Amino acid sequence: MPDGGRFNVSTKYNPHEIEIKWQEVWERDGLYKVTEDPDKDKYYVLEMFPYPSGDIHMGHVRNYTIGDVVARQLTMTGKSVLHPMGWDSFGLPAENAAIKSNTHPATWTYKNIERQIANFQRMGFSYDWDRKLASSDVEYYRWGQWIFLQFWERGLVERRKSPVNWCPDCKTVLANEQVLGDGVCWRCKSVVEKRDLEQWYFKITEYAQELLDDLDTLTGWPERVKTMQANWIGRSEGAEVDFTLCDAEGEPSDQKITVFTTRPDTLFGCTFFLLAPEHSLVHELVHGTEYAADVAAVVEQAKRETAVERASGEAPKLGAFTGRYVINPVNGEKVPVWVSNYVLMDYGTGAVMAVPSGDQRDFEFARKYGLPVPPVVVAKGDPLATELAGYCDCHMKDAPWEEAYDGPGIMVQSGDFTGMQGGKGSEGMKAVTESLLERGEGRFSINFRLRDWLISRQRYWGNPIPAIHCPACGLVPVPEDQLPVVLPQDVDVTKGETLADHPEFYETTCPKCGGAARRETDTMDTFTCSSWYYIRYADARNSEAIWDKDKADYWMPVDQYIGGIEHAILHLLYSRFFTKVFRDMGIVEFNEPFTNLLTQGMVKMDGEVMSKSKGNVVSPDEMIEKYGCDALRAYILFMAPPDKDLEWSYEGLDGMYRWLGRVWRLVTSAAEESASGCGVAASGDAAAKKLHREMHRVIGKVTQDIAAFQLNTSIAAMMELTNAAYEYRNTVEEGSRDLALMRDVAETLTLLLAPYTPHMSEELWREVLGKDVSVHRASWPVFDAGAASADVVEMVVQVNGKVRAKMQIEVGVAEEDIIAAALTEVSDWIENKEVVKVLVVAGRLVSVVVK
RNA sequence: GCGGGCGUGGCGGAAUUGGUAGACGCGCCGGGUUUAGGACCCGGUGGGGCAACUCAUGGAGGUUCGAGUCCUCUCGCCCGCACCA
Repeated sequence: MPDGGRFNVSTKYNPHEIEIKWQEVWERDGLYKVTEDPDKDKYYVLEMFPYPSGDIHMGHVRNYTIGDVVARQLTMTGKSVLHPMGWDSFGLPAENAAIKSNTHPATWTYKNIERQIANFQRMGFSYDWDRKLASSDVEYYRWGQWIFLQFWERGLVERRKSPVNWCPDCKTVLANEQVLGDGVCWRCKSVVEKRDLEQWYFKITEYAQELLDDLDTLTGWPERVKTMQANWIGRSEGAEVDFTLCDAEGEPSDQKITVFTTRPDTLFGCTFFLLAPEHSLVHELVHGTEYAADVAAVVEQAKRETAVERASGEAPKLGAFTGRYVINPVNGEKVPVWVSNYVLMDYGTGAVMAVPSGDQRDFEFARKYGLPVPPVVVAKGDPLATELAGYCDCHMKDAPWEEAYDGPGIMVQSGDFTGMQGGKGSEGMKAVTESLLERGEGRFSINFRLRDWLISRQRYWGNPIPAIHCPACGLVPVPEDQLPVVLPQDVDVTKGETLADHPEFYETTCPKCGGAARRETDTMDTFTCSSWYYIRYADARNSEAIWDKDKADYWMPVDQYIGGIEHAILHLLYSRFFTKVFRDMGIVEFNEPFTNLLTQGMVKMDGEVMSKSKGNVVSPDEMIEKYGCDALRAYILFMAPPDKDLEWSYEGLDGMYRWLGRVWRLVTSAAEESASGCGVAASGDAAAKKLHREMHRVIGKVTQDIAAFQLNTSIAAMMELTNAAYEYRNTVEEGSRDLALMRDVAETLTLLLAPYTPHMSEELWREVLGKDVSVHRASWPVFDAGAASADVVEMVVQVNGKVRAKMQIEVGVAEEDIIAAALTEVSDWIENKEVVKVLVVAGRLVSVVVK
């Protein structure tokens, strides 16, 4: 007898056999194919598509299992569910791997994709494979080129020279978003350098305001992600102020330098003026003067500072006077122009009006170089507020302060504005800006930290930019009818070749004038490929258009998106930008691509993310071999809530397998007993009622938990139902068991488990319970609140907050009777004491307060 | 420095609006079944105490009949951002 115990089990739970069997059947039956069904509500579940880096790891298992459970459960509730899968298959690792293994990136990539498809199929994920896509397929990337041309037509593409991030290791430029906080490359973690290069940009800044504003509409997104995006966009309100260059005598020139400030109300406190070392005017201002050497030293020093030092704010503030001055437009004062390393070229205009009394950085600089610090905005309680009251001119040149004051306060020594309220967003700020506006020397302005998206990459394995450089016509887009620009296969990356080493690729003729011209040899950032794939799934095989609008309208937006927090800014911001442009192009009807976002936690080992380099990778294969994918799926969900990081441990997987075995035996024996009819239906007794109630409670709990992504507790609830069913069997004698109820419980458990353990459920449903149609086409059990509610509840009695007794109370008993019963229960505790108050919390407790 | 999150048994983790702290699982202990082991079934399992009880959610206060949950302070860990004018 293979199985002992009290059950007559004819077959043992044999996951491997049944999993493979059903995977083949589902594949043959096309179980997961979906089409637009106008009679059903649609639901689009999407997990971020993977990079084809080889075999799947536990992070993939977790991510895709979460999505699979949601997709399957929603299908059972009658929705038309889109659940596709594809690959983000362009990118640098393929080139690196190709160099290492002396193959071609395409060979490596497509071999890995095949491997991952097999992995995913073995995990039993319910993807509609007919919609499979890979971003390196020409059928896909041609539409990426089409998008580029559309963006160009709309003025959203620009090629320009500016200081850019260069990764020396990846040998390519990077977008700002791809440089991490400490100034390193997001992919290889090497320190990024600045280079002055001509590159292609997508003008995402045109949508900065909307990308910020619409964060408020994303009620289904984690606050954390929205905050990160808002910080990244970094909107500040303020003013542009024009300063006129003048000579040492204060004689104005016709040259102006504009600054951006959030505090125009402090203009009267501006005692010096700063240019970034990279500012284009620096050289011109000092060339041939006695100041040139000192300024050049600062410029050189700034260049030597690494991105890390400069970003950390730890580099000491250095400055040099240029010998030149500007005129402060509010009071005509002559202000010295300095160059300093703490002014950033890529924020605002690269020039700053320095107000040392109101800005800590300026304050430190002024103290270091002996520049005056006149107070202009003084806090209410500060003694200077009374001391300087009424002084419109500069009476005090140097505030006796240890640090700058940047809070709200009263304006002093500020001409006509003296006495007004100063501070961020204050009346003084508005008044000063309005007065500048009248004189044409300033204007209200909003500045964003967000920069345009640098999309060109000097690498081979990417989507070619469809542009042509013509000596006569300049930059010319590749005409739409000449798409796709096919990425040639005969480039040898093992020799370090790129498209720029491939004359057969770049030698071409100008589409405009027909003359000899050079094709662009940069490829696009892979994030351009991932910014629209989720819409392409709606119509993945379309060769006539990027997608059919009716199909996109039906499926989009994505109802539930699932992926890692590492894309909080990168992919998620870029995709929102693409979506808004598509909407303006009229090819989609929605504003935001992802209605609900779940950022699933990482799977770690010894406190660290699993990675090949750390050698702490756990492979799903051997666990599938031993326990089957159903046990693995259920286990990884049971270990922790989906959004929390998870420390991998094998302890417990055994227990999960054991539970599935318990369910297996329970369902099997219930099916056999109800079929053979042995035993008398004795419905209505207390034990049966209790089990029936528990079944309905669990239906409710599991349904609710899935909707809230509390998949760990939903599994716990199903375990409770299993335990309740076993308890019923163990306490009620054979012969008086309610076999119809047992069968009902067995079917319910099988249905509830179907999203989690699709193969075991299918085997039980069809082979054991004898159903004709797949469990995955069955209806999700309906929660009946009435059936779940008990007729007797346990209530506790507290005396002064401490539990002193428990009692069984029938539902519907009047409150005064409950109180009377409670007082009897705790009579020992309230003897000789005065009962001050009695509170009843319905169905839960009675609280007695005594003195 | 700023912003956000988290601290609950030996472990992973549960706890509607404040309402029986520790669900569920692992591990451990005991019992049954078994030639034995495994598997399976049943029971126990936060600390202290023979017990009635009592102490327990990082720490200290507070609000409340009642606090893991709310408030104040504090310690520790993690994650973002960081010279943004």
